[in-house]
Amino acid sequence: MPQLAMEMEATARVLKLLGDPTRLTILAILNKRECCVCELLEVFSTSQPAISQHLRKLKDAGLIKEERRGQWVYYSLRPQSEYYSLLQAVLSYVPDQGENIRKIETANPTARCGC
Amino acid sequence: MPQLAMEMEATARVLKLLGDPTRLTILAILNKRECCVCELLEVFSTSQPAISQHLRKLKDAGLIKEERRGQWVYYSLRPQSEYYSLLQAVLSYVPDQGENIRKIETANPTARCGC
DNA sequence: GACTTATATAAGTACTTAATTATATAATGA
DNA sequence: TCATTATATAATTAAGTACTTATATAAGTC
Repeated sequence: MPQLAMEMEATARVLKLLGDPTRLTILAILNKRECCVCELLEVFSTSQPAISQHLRKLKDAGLIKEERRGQWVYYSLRPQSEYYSLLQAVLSYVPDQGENIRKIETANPTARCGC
Repeated sequence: MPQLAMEMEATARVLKLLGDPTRLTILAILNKRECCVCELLEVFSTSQPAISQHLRKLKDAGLIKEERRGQWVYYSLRPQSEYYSLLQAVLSYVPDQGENIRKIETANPTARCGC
């Protein structure tokens, strides 16, 4: 298989990952701020395992990275990715995430109690 | 459902269409020149119905248009598409199609005989 | 009109995907 | 250590997808 065909397939693979509304929204949010899983959960009406599975796919593709901090695992974009600039280009066409960010910060799920 | 969520889903739907190597390559080729089905067929190692089905999906999404000329149906990008600029942005990250264009023009499938 | 070429559609199928529920692992704190 | 919270993984399942083969439609040619 010629090199170009391989690159085409790899590019298509990344675009297919972006072609899911949940993943695309996750990426758009992470482009504004890192988030842990329980923060992302505030945004979607789906289960925690579903979010974890989406995050795993994005991580396996090298688009995001994770960092554990105590009981939380924070996810953020990986600017080192070969596809970071493609990702940024695509995200510039995606609706603003202000509303979802606000939802996260209002719920503030990492600050249970603190009385 | 909020408007933004709908836009996000529509955008993801387009990206999912781009997330297939055959369709992505078709779009990259059509970005260089219009083609009929039998020309595209020269590029891929798949059946004619498979190509027609990909073209139909792209047409249903408004990304391409068709125009019959005699026995051939020519497909081309549809610059009026709401997603044309997203498409162009993505295509700028896709491998050059010079090789495939050359393959089409060498095979020249619309010029059977002509002796 | 019969034959050929180009393309589309239909039906069937193998594979993939994204969800769910159940459970495992990991960290925290009483 | 036990209970709780956060997250990941496993197993299952329903739905979606991209192909195949067979056939239909449409145009061109003799």
